[in-house]
Amino acid sequence: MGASRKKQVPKLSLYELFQRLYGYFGPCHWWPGETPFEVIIGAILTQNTAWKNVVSAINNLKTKDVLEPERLEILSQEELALLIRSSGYYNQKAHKIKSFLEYYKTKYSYKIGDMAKTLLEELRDDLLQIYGIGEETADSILLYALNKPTFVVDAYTNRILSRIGYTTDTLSYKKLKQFCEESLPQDTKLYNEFHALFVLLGKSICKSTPLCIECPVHNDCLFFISKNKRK
DNA sequence: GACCAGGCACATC
DNA sequence: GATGTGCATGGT
Repeated sequence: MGASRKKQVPKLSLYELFQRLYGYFGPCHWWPGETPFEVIIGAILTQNTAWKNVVSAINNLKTKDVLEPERLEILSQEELALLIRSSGYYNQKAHKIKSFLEYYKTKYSYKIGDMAKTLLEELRDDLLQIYGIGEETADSILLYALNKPTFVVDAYTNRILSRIGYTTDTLSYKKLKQFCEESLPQDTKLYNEFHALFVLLGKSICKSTPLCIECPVHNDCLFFISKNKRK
């Protein structure tokens, strides 16, 4: 009795948390994609799917030499679905990619530079109107394909921040995004690295264990007792 | 065989 | 605005 762990309260501001994580892990070099268009396709394919399965689907598209809007346009939705089968939900995702292509062609004639010139808020509203593009996918496209300063929230962000004690796990996407953006300077590079770090953390140490046991956030955590870079 | 992974649309309350 | 369900593969 009496030895129960106190509820952890974050000792660091969110920005300090970022600095710690970044200092420890270093840059993540996200998004793993060679072109903005590849990033967009990857953002759709990775919905509720392990990234490894997405890589397989993207490699398939590359092997068939169709990872360009003009090439994908020629494929039927059924043909496309077969090529991205390994990413799961392939019928839905083929539909989603086709829907994005229609928008991309109609509004921007497949010109990424023109799309990138559009203001963040207008572009975000547009993307959310497209079938299959929800808030996280829209923000991923905006941040990682178009370098717009919008914070990407996902299941890892929610899990990690609530476990550390910054938020509760019942926050909606909108609220969680708002919390992050209000706590941080509006900076594309920072948003880019922070989201990548959340995913890295989520995959590595807090999948099933309470994050407070070994997270790098609290000064007394073994994991982060030294401020040395990871070897 | 169960469970999970870098969600989303749609129906319903 | 919140909650439940279908979508589907591949790794653990």
